[in-house]
Amino acid sequence: MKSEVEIFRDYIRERGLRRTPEREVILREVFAVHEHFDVEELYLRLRQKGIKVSKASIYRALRLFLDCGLVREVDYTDGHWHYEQIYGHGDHNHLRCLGCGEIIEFKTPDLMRLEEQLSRKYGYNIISHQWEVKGYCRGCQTGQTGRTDNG
Amino acid sequence: MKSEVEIFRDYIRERGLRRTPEREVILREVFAVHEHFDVEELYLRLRQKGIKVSKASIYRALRLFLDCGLVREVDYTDGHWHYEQIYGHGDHNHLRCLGCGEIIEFKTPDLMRLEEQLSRKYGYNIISHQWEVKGYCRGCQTGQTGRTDNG
DNA sequence: AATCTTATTGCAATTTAAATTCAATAACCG
DNA sequence: CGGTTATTGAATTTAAATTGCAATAAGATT
Repeated sequence: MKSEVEIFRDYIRERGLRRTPEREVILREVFAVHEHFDVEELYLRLRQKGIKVSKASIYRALRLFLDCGLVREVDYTDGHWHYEQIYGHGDHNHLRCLGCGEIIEFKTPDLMRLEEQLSRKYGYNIISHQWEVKGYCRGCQTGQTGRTDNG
Repeated sequence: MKSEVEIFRDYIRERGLRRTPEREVILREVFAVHEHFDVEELYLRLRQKGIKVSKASIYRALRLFLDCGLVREVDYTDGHWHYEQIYGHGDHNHLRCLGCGEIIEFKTPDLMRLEEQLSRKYGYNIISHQWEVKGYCRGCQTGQTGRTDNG
């Protein structure tokens, strides 16, 4: 299996773009840990390692990573986007605690079956999905009552 | 069944907030059509009716509508939030065409069962969910290949 | 290796959504 | 009706993300 860097280099080449140390160092940092991140965090992580790249380059690189499918936008919270690297990790969704912010990744093969039904019913060629479930973890269930009808 | 205005008035009262014509006129406009909307659209719809409320009031009112569960954030696209009113409509999710932007609402009772499993497995009290499926509608399937692993 | 073309970088400036400040207003209370 | 204080609207501020531009450097050509 190709590494994320190889995937990216292929993408760069076939697009006629240029392979730069900035892009690759950002990509490596994105894949250094499998955690959700935002631009600020990524920028600081790089700085702490003594690597100097501008935020503009991070924003620009992220667009490429999104485009070639190495990264996806997870959610827009706290006024900015959060991302995660998704290459080499199986398809998964997120369970998020509204109290402490904990994020649990879970896998649901059943979802694929529902998607196939959707695809057939509406004639859609399905490219991606994102199922986000919010609630309160055991520790944060203080006086919370049952789920609402709404989603 | 209570109307959305009644729901909102109850919420206002129990929070010790004040019932203002601005808030109610915004709420009525939100519920005037069951379409997704953004702040700009809502603002213009009100203006076109000769109703003058500031955007600041719209932003502030929306936070209240979100808080009392009459409205939810649908997605953050084109650099800003899109909302929908959800009171009185059954639980549903969205199928979005990446080509033309069409949005199909679909219902999946099966999802509830999966959520109950999640709830049990992780000890979560689940409050809300959002399942967004993206793809290409029949009309926009031009050279699109099958689904990716990601997303 | 030297040169050329042009994509990329970093900084600063810009853009835009959303939040906030504050004086004037008006909702709700007794 | 009069007092308290939440709310409004306009202007200002904040912050994320994008963009303009001069300097740089990647990759192709020789």
